[in-house]
Amino acid sequence: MPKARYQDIYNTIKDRIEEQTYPFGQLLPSENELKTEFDCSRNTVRRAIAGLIDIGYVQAMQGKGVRCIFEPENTVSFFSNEIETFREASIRNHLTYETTVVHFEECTVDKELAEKSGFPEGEDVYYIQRVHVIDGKPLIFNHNYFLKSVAEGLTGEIAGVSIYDYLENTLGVRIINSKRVITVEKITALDKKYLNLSTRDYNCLAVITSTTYDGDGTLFEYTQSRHLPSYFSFSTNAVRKK
Amino acid sequence: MPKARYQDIYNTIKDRIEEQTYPFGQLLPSENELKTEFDCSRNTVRRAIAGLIDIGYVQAMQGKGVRCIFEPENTVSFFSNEIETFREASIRNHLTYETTVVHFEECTVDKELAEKSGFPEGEDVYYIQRVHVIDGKPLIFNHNYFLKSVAEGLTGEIAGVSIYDYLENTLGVRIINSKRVITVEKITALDKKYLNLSTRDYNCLAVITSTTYDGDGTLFEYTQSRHLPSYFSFSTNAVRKK
DNA sequence: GCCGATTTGTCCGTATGTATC
DNA sequence: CGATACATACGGACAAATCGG
Repeated sequence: MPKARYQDIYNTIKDRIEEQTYPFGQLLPSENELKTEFDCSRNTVRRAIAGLIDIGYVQAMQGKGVRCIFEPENTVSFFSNEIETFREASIRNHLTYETTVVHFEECTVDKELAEKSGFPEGEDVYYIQRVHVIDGKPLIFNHNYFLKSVAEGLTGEIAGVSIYDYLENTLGVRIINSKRVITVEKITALDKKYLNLSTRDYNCLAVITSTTYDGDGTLFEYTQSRHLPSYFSFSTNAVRKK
Repeated sequence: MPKARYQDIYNTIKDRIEEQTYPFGQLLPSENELKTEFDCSRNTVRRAIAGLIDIGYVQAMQGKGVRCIFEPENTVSFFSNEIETFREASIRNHLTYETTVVHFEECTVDKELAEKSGFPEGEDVYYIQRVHVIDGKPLIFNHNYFLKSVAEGLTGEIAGVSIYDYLENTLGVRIINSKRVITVEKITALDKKYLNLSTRDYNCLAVITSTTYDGDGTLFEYTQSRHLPSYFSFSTNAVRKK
């Protein structure tokens, strides 16, 4: 729900790029032209463009202009710089999706979990295991831990739909940022069970471990998202610092 | 080489965070205090902080302050949002490193390479295979393709030191941005040969495929960087859009 | 090669809004 | 309610790179 002006402009230009109104390789209108079109200051246009640079949609070239380097993808891209729910990502990629909760438990943070997650020892958490099924194929196996004091009232049913919807829209939790680390790990028995893996196939998975903070600065989520390699891809854009 | 004021401030604060002058969990001085300390406008401070948010070092909480969420890592982190050379990353992680060029060739872009890289068919490129050795262990196997018209004069010797140094400091190429896709792929015979892999171990690698553009907007590099899973980790920070 | 117009990059000061305490 | 702190936005100024005449 963009409220800020620059977010609206960002989204408008982003849509135009995706629809190829601004085609690959060509220059966008100059900042001055965009500023006239959107009737705002040049700074506001620049903020919108900065966002598009972050996601690798355009590149800015001093003295020349801003060039579109977005190409419509044929592969499934699941993550970018934004925090996106599984549902949002599936919709963006035009895929059917389904989530199955295979485990739901309330438990207390022990030393081991505290160590790897950063949760304080002794806190109560919800521990959920979910399988995400895309186009009929089980592709992702998730271990989710949510701090009970923040995610109060979470149930297996809610987890089957969308936990973030519940947190944001029902509980009013404001999600700020999520630190993510991507690694490759050996397959476990649980992975084998829920992702239908044969032994002759890949013996490891792409794992995204994320720790997420709310508006109070409280770490309230620790998640391990284990992805089948053949369908995993993670895109980022890097910029050379001057 | 930061020339911009906000980059200096960014680096100064970044150093303080890494040295834990601003410790994990605590608030940084307010923007107004920092603006006084660095004797600049609040906007400039904000740009520096925005950069620290991007790399997941801090989180900004409206009405409260900016909180440090950086924890010194024990694992080797190789990439963030910045374009970094292998040498720069090794130094940042306090590791000994070495690069071996195992193949160097000049060739022409055929249909297949054009397809996957985005290079125009028929262009001349340098094709290099390199092994990166860290702390005595061969961890990364790279396939690099550089457009000859941009990287003119590249040799195997240069590739053994630093290609980016040559491009930036000798040829004056200005590197802008690099689109990266992370996937997990099966091991090939070449991987096995150069990374000393036993068959009972991982049967796949973490692969970073990057396409890099220069200041003219020319795609001049296509690289596949194949990483041993046990030493691979890629960190990013995601922000929830409003 | 120079000059001026265009375009992006950096920076400042100020004003107002919103959230926290 | 007021003080503090971050968020958004505007307008102006100058620098640096590019391009065409």
